Amino acid sequence: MPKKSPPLSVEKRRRSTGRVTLADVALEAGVSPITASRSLRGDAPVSDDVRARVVVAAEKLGYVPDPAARALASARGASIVLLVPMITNMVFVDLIESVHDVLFPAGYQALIGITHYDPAQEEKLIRSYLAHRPAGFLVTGFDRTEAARRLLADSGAPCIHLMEVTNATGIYSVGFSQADASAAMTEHLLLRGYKRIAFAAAQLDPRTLQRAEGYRRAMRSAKRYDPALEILNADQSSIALGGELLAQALKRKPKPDAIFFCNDDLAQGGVLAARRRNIDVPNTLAIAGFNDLNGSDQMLPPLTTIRTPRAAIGRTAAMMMLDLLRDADVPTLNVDMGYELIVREST
Amino acid sequence: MPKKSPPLSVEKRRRSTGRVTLADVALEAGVSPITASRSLRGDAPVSDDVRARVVVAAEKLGYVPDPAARALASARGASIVLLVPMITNMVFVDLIESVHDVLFPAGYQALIGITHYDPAQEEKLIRSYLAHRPAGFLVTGFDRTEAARRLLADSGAPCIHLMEVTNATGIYSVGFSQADASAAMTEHLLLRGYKRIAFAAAQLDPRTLQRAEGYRRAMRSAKRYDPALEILNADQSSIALGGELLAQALKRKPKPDAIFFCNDDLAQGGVLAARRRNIDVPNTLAIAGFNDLNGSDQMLPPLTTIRTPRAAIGRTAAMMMLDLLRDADVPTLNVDMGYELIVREST
DNA sequence: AATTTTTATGGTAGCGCTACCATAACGCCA
DNA sequence: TGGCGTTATGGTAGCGCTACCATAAAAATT
Repeated sequence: MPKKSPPLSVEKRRRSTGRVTLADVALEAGVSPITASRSLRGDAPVSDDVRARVVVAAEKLGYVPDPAARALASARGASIVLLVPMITNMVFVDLIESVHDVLFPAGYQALIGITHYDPAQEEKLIRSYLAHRPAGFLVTGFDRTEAARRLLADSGAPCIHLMEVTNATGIYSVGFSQADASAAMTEHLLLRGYKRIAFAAAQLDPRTLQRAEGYRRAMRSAKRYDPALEILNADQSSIALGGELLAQALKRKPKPDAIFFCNDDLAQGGVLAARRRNIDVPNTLAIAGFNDLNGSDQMLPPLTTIRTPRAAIGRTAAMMMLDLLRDADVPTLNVDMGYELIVREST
Repeated sequence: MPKKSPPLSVEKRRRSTGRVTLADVALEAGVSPITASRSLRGDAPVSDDVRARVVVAAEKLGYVPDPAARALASARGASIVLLVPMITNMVFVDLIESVHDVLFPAGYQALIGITHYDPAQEEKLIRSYLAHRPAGFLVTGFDRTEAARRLLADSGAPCIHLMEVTNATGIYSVGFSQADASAAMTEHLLLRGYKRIAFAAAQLDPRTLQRAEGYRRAMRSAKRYDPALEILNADQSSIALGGELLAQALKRKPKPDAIFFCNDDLAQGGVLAARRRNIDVPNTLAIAGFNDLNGSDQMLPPLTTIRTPRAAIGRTAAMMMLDLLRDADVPTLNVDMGYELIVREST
């Protein structure tokens, strides 16, 4: 007769977390855990009645899959990294929101990284996010370090570039031509009869520089390009800075009769400053912006601007990412979402 | 003599991911994996030279811990859930950024959930985020379902409430008194000699209603409260709506000589609309806002408002969360970050 | 009817890490 | 000197899930 019962009690389960696991669901449905896993993921041949039984069991027990376990076992998680330059710029907030609104209902968690317009910082972020085994990457623009590019390529996770377009092959991108949009605005001003059109920009990130390029292209082909009319400032863009750039522009020679600001923050500051100085907009001076931010239609006068499809870009890119992940055919590598010239009273 | 060698080749490693693991680091340092784990986490007794050896080995091999494996093994991940009502409101963007800036360098990933001001949605989000085994929760305000409250409590993860303060015990919160701030602005207007001060609000979320309460309190104690001067609108707040609310306010009887908008979006729309109608601000009509958003100082005239410490709230709460997680003593349960009355020309 | 191919299911063994327990080595005090 | 706590390290066994392989049954082919 044994002196002692075995040290393990009947219900051992050393570190029970109380969580409903896939094994519980499988038991309830009378199948093996693997079959349950396949039934719930739907990526393998499972008979319809088994799948239904598993789904019912999962529902009944309130089963919620564990993302950590899933990521560990499959070497690919349910998170998608979204790298943006900053979030104090509403353009990127709109982007984040639209991406989130598509990915979250599909079961993916957007991990937001902020690069502060610094390629080195972006590279560090990519390195650290790779440890999370993300399913994919959504990155802003094409300007990054060679190492970052290689990290992304080697990760095996799909990567979509946002906000700009390229005609490079084998690259996924969703955006619009910043240069074309900027040229279109410049042409609008030329068509309205303005002759000395200044271009005022801050931040000087890649997209801002592309806009400058579009402005130059349009001005040159109208034979009106004059480098003296470019006001480029590396500081961070803000409404207050718009007023300062307006003051600087008005001191230039020749004195501009129109100012095209590279974004609406600056342009809003510009119209407010003009008003403060009793400058007649648009008769003495036209003012144009870029992005059509909230409030631009309420300015005095309402602001002529370029409406950029940032929400549509986010949505489209997120849906493309989902297609890539369930590896459906994704034929369109580069999607140009266009832009829209919004003419209001400021020009 | 065995006819066949065993089926497993020397280097089996069925599903090698190529990743540098803790075991690799341990081997390099000549210790066991557990000791390596302890050395890198620093939460257990390890001799200094062993710890140093492990750190060097980790550095040399470029070891990056796997968050998924860590979460799975420890039933507590390195992510912190941050639930905000929306991100198209700059107040919450500032909050997100400041939280992120503290948590990310400390090795925590902020998971951002958007509740759309809907407690039911928030409850769903909490349920789904619990599957991620977050280390903690940062939530906005106190208004939530009973089930959500229980889920948070049962999770065992610390929870800090943002933006408001309470004197309930055993609850962590970092914020300020919305009602007091609102009352202070109302008193400022009364002191300036305005008598028929309207309160114009949109969205009508809990914090907006607290501001309304603060307004009422101040108006009542000055014996000037008149329900006819409250303009409450459930639509989403925007600059354009501010103009509409101004128009509505001016039709009320008695006709207000000041309008206190519950936030700066509306107030900015208000001053712009007043300007458009050639109303003299502040002589015919004073306008005040709340939050001190970007651009309010550039309005015509610059806007009197309440500067809310949202960045400081995010920072403080995030640091408090880090303290709670390394379970240092966190004596201050409710932190009032205060507010600041910014008087400009609009009042 | 015998064979191959396809389809549905299960068994096993990890993914990389840490909780728990055990153990050895080192004091400390009586 | 022996018992007892304390400190540093290691062994083992999972956390919950899925990749890989095997196998049985069904269908298609010869």
